[in-house]
This record gives sequence, structure tokens and C-alpha cells, in this order.
Amino acid sequence: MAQAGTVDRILDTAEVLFAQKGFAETSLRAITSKAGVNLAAVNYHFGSKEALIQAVFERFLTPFSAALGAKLDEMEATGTPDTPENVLGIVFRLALGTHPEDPQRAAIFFRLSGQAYSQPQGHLRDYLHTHYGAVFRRLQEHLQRAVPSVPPMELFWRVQFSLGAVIFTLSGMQSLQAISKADFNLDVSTADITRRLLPFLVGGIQADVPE
Amino acid sequence: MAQAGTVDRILDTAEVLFAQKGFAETSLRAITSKAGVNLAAVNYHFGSKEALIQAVFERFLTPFSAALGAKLDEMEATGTPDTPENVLGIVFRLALGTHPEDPQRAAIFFRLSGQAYSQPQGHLRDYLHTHYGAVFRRLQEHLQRAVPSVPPMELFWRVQFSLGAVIFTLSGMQSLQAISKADFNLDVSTADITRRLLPFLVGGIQADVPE
DNA sequence: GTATGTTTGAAACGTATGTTTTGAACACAG
DNA sequence: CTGTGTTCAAAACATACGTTTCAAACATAC
Repeated sequence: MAQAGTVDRILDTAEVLFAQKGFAETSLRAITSKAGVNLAAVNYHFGSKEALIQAVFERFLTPFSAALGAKLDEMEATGTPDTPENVLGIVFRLALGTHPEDPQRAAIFFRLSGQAYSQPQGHLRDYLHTHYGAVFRRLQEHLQRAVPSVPPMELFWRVQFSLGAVIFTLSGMQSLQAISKADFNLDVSTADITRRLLPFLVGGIQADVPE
Repeated sequence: MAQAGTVDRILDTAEVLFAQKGFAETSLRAITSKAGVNLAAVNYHFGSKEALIQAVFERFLTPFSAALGAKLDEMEATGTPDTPENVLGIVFRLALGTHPEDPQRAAIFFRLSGQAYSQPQGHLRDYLHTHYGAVFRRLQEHLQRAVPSVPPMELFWRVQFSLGAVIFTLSGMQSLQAISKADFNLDVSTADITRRLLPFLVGGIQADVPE
């Protein structure tokens, strides 16, 4: 990373800082000084701060959604049954495993997603939905086959609930870990939490639908 | 509200703007001009912008946690059984019903909570936990009695997951509503969503715990 | 080696922010 | 009335931000 090009150094640094402190709270000066590049480099290479933010997401999500699509292909090819555990398991293993050499990367991924979704105007949310909505819908179709008794509309919301549980929890993990340690004197890792998340989400998704 | 004192006019306006646009994106000038008070009034009455934010939360959460405590008292007095539906139902009805005259208030409540929890440094999150942690723990104890087979540590995380599902979904509802309308051509209200949330959360909370 | 297009560096620009200051307006007790 | 403490209004202050500028450095092709 030390000898990478200016563009990558900016992206690497911005990714971490955005995840740590949010978009509005991270100044270009903070990014460029930590990255060791000139302040003007961001506007030169990306055009604006907002374009930088989108570039960070693109670098993150494009490989992720490609890998997710490939996993779904594989699932269909091998005839793996559509169970909630299988479908959600793919997503989790992918999110945790895309950068095995850097375990913190998964936490950054979730924190970034959380920042994006809690953005006030929600235009980043819309951007994500238009650019990566296809894979997302495909995922949802597999889930639908896993729980055919749940109406599509209901499932749509349950997927949103699940997204909320995942992103919210993992993006605020550092605070939660402190609380958990205070109350139970136990440390937890991202992998721990996702292991706990899976049965919770499965239970919620396949719950009985009230008339 | 038009003839209320300066302090209340500031709080009323700040509450709405914070929920709409977030804390960092809402300037004191936006608040004071919309509230029809002088810019200096915020620093005069509250000391700083950060103190204003805390004041907004205090005005929101103090009555809420008091009402929640009363409801739990009532539950214990009448011997209402500790089921997940009962316990969570109390919270939802309270959040939706604290200001029946103003249905939008519930959405503001959730959006504010979402903003607080997605705050980068999480110091607001900590503030909430220290000031309202008691009622929160009490709620969790009732839940524990409702699902005794779930270990406390596991339940702690499942409550966090639930919090995430609730806050995340409801704080981003305007975007989600647009998506839902595009995909299903259906409108949804806050009450609709909470009705859908309850079985999802109950299913998640009482799911089997893997060894 | 010179010319050309690209990238970097240092500085400045314009703007928006939170905060502070100063004095006037006001309420009310002595 | 007079005096005193509180609230409000207008302006200024200091600072931080995203962005732009312009010349120097660099790379690459001729």
C-alpha cells in the first residue's frame, strides 16, 4: 500500500476513514494527509468528494456482487437446495471471506454499508439499489423459493429487517463489544456475531405470517 | 408551537431537522432561521450544538423510558405472562402511541434513534446506554423469562439484532417505501411495518440456538 | 533532446460553519 | 423611578471545508 499509486492510496485511506468516522466527518484534508498525497489529488482524480465516495463503494461492491452472482450460479448448477441457511450462508461467508488476508476488511465493509444506508438523503442508498439491485433481487428470489409460504411482499420487508439487523449490528460493533464485555466479560469477533446472526435471521424470515 | 418559548421552538425545529437530515448536515442557522429565533439563541440556551442534540434526545427519551417503565410495572402487577409478543408489543405500541395527535412523531423518533446509533464515534450511543440502560436491561430481563432456553449472552445479541432491524428499517422508511411501491405498487405506513416486524422479531428471538 | 500530455505541489479562493461579543430590550424587585 | 438580572438581536470572529489555480515535475513519444 505504501508504494501504490495515488488513486489507490486515496481509496485505501478514504475507505478506512469513511468507515471510521462517516462521510461528512471525514475531510479531504484528513484523507490526503494520511494518504501522503496532495490535497488537490482528490479533485483531480475523482472530480469531487462525492465522486470519491461512490468510487470507494464501487471498488467494494463490484467484486462482491460479482462473487455473489458466481456463488448463486454455482448453487443453481449443483442443485443445492434453496434453504434460508444456504442462501444467507453464502452472503455471510462471502462478506467475511472476500479478503481473508485482512479480517478487518469485513468490518469496514459493513460499517461502510451502514454509513451509506443511514445517509440522510438516501441517495447513496438509491445508487446502490440501481447498481447492485439485480444481484440483490436474484438473492431474494432464491430466498422466496426457500420460504414459499411467505408472501413476496412480506419477504421483501423481512429481507429489509435482516439487512438492518446485519448492518446495524456490525457497523456499530465497537460500541457493542464494549457493552458486551462489560455485561458478560466476553470478547466477540465479527465471525462470532455472524454465527449468531444466522439462526436469528432464519427464524425471522421463516416465521409464521399472521393472517 | 408558534407562540412557544424560544427554547421549545428550537427543540421542536431541531428535532425535525435532525431526523430529516442528520446532525452534521443540520446547521444551527438552518434550525434558528426555521424556528424564527436568533442564531445566538442556541449557544445561549444550550451552550453548544452538541448539548442541543443531547437535549433533543432527553426530551424524547425521558418520557418514553418512564412510560416503558410504567408499562413493565403494570405487566408485573397484573401478572401478564412474559411472552416475546407481549414484551415487544409494549415497546411498539409505546413508540407508536406516545404522541397519537402527531403520527409523524413516531417516525421522527425512530429516525433520530437511527441517527444516534449510526453516529461515527458512538458517543451518543453510549450516552443513551448510560442514561436509559436501566429500563433497557429490565426489558431484557422480561424477554429472558420469555425465552429461558436462549442463553443470556445469545439473547443480548438477538436484542441488538432486533434493535437494528427496527431502527434501520424505520429510519430509512422513505426510501424503502419508494422501492416497495415500485416493486409491489403498494403504500405502507409505519404501523404496517411494525405489524410485520413483530412476527419477524419473535421468530428470530426464540429461534433454536445452535450448540 | 525536445515537445506534449499527465500528474503533482503549494497556495489561494470563496463559502459555510459554530461560537463569541456587544449592546439594546425587557421583566421585575426595591 | 432605579437598578439588576435575564433574554434577545445584529454583527463580527475564527476556523474548517471543498474547490480552483497555476507553475513545477514527470513521463513518454517523436
